[in-house]
Amino acid sequence: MEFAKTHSAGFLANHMARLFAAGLQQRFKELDLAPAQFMVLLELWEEDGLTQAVLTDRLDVEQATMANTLSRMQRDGLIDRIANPKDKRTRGIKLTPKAREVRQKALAAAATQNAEALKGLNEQEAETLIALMQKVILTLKRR
Amino acid sequence: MEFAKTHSAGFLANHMARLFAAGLQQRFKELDLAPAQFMVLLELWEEDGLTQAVLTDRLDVEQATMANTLSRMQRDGLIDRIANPKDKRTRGIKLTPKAREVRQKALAAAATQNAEALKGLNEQEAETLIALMQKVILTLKRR
DNA sequence: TGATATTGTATAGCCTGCTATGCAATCGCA
DNA sequence: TGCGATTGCATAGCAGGCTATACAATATCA
Repeated sequence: MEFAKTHSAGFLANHMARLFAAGLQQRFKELDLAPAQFMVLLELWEEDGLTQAVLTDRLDVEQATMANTLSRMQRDGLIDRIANPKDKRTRGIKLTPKAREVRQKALAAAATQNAEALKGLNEQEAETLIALMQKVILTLKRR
Repeated sequence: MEFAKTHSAGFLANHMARLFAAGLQQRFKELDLAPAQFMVLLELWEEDGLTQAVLTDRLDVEQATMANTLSRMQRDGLIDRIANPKDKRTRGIKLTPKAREVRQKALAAAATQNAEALKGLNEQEAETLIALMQKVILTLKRR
C-alpha cells in the first residue's frame, strides 16, 4: 500500500491548519488573545449574551471544549458569565469592554493572516480552495 | 470589518482538520493507534531506526511535540529507543513487531478516511484541493 | 402531580500542539 | 588541545481538541 503523506488530504489539512494557527497566534500575541478565543469572540461580537450551548453548536466543537475555552476567557477578563433567572442551568456569556476593544485589531490580524496564507494563489484559486474545503467539511459532517 | 468564518481559509482549515482527525481516530480505535502516532509510523515503515531529530524535521512538528509522541508510542509498545554508541546524544527509533503488524490495516484505514472525505468531489476537484493545500503550506512555511 | 427524560454545564483525564528551559554530548577552531 | 558553540533530547507548563461522567434544573407526560 503506497501512502504519500504529501498527497494525503488528511495530512495536508492537519499541516495547513497548524501553520494557520501558528501564524494567527503570532499576530494575536500583542492582543493577548488565543485563536480559539477569537472564534468565540467572532460569535459574541455579532450577538452578545449567547449561551454556552449555542456557542458550542455554532463553532462545532464539543461542549467540554467550549466550557474550558470560556473558563480561560473569563480568567483573562474577556467575558463574564451572567446568571439567567429564567433558567438556572444556563448563564449568558457577555463580552467585557476589553473584549469589545480588541475587535478591530483582532479582525485585522485574522484578515491579514488569511491574505498572507493565500498570497500564492490568484483570486480564482483562493475561491476554489474555500469552496472545496466547505464541500469536504459538509461531507465529513454528514455522517 | 466583515469577517465571515464560513469564508475564512483559516477557520475552514481548522474545522476540516478537526473532522479529519475525528474520523481517523474512529477508524484507528480498534488498532489502538492515535493519529499522530500513525504519522510517525508512516516514516518508520519507510525507513526504520531514524532519530528523533529526523522525524521532527520530516513531520514538521516541534522537537518537544515529537519527544512526547515518541514517549507515548514507547509506552504503548510501538517503538523502542536504541542507544547509539557512535553518538550518545541520539537514540535510534526502532519499530516493534506490533508496529509492523498494524501497517496494512492502518494504511487502509487512512486511505478509506481520505476517500470518504473526498467522496463529494470528482477526481479533478480532489487533485485541485490537494495542489492548493500544498501551495498554501509552502507559502506559510516560507516566512 | 410525580416520576422520568432531557438539557445545560462542569470536571477529570487523555492526546497533540506549542514555547521555554536545561543539560549532556559533540563539534570546531584558535 | 581545550573551550565555546552547536546539537539532540527531556521536561515543565499551557492551549485547545476529545470522550466519559456526574449532577442539577427543566420539561414532559402518564
